[in-house]
Amino acid sequence: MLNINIIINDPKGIESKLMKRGYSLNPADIIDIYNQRKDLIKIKETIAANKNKLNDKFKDASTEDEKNEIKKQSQEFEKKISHNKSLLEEKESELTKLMLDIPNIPLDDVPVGEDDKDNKIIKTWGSPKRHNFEHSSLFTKNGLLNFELGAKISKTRFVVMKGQIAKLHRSLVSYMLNQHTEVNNYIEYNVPYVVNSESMRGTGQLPKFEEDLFKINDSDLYLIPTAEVPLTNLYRDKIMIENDLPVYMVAHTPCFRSEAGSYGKDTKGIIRQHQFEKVELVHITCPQDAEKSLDMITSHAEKIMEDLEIPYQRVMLSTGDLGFSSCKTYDIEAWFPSQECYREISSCSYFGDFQSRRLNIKYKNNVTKRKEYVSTLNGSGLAIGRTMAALIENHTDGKIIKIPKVLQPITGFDIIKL
RNA sequence: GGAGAAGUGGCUGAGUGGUUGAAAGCGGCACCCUGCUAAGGUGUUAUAGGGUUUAAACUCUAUCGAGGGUUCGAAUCCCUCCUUCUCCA
Repeated sequence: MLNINIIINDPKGIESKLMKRGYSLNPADIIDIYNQRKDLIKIKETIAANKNKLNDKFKDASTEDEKNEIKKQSQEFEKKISHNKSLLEEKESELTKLMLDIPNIPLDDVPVGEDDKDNKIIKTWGSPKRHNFEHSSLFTKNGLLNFELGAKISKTRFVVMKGQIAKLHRSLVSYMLNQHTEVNNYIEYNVPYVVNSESMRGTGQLPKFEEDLFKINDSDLYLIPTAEVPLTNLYRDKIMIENDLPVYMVAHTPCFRSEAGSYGKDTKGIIRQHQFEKVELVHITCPQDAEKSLDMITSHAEKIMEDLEIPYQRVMLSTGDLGFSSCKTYDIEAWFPSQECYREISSCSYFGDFQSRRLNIKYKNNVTKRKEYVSTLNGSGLAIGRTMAALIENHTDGKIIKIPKVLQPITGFDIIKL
């Protein structure tokens, strides 16, 4: 959620910044409701103050008549207060609704554009190969990756992995977790895969993107679309001291996405599944360290790609491609030889105080002595299924898949025969 | 599933109807003291939202798990819910 004061202080500026990402803000509406709300507050509080003053007189009242008079007046005040209170609540929920709908403001260095075609390539690594060995079709004979079974027991966009592929998948998880905890100093968490709506609101999935989530019937619970949700929400309603920061967390979880609106997209392979696994990195930092932190997260993710010897590029998302809560995002895209293109495998985002306002996470600033909102960031380090698909395609000759050196101690094998 | 107990500021923890927005301690911060460190001394230290102001100071309102209720007045009494703990099955 944005700080409403920045809209009030610079309505035109914010309007044009949000326009860059295709969101048309109507500052006049917001300011109007904000002022109506203020007027109601003034009225309500004046009456409340009068009532409080009246109550103080009760002790000094000596006669029954006086006391009764005070009782009568106080009840009158109370009626007016509760009337104004309900008017105020209405205005406030109206305002909150508008505010929750507004996406984060892109940083100035984010390239302006309409969609992913306008993303800016920051760096590339490795030498891309080309061939026609699409990862899923390599397994039609041996069935180690089985989409029919996934559809049979569940539905399309679910997959069953077996044998060496299941183990390769698990080894990737282990490798990534070990790397992040042992080399990059993250604290490992194991968290619930089902969270309540308050958590979803905190990180920005709700109220706007409910159709992307799997909701559990007759409950306030949802399947997590990413470990970002439970991890970041661990700190909801916390006030920290500056010395507690930064916080680096990592967790491996399955992720569930309804993929509403992506019909027909990426129907082949494990690129877009309703359920996939991911190792997620979350940072909570002081605002002044946050941009540095974004580079750190991104390079932690890139290092995994390099260890796995998968060619990749880093792009900065354009304003049109930026996620709702993010003010700056780097995507890491793996090279897919069969598609002859780079595909997203990690998304590393900086949220400023957008999430921490919703989540109410603050820290006590050592210099200003005030409690200020922390910055939150997260990045995939990495998406397991896509990484495995990229690994398979980049390390196969159509007959075998070579397992990268760093994984061999965990897999216990160095090739998979097809 | 049944029976109890509890949820208070960054933390621990007093507080059962009227200057209690809240004692005390810890922690934090500022200053003093000491050659340095440790120890000590003094002061300060909740959040949100209004008013006012260049700003600070000041002032008002709300907040003691959440939401309702009783009352002139609620952290304190009642109800519902949530959470935690203990005991029983």
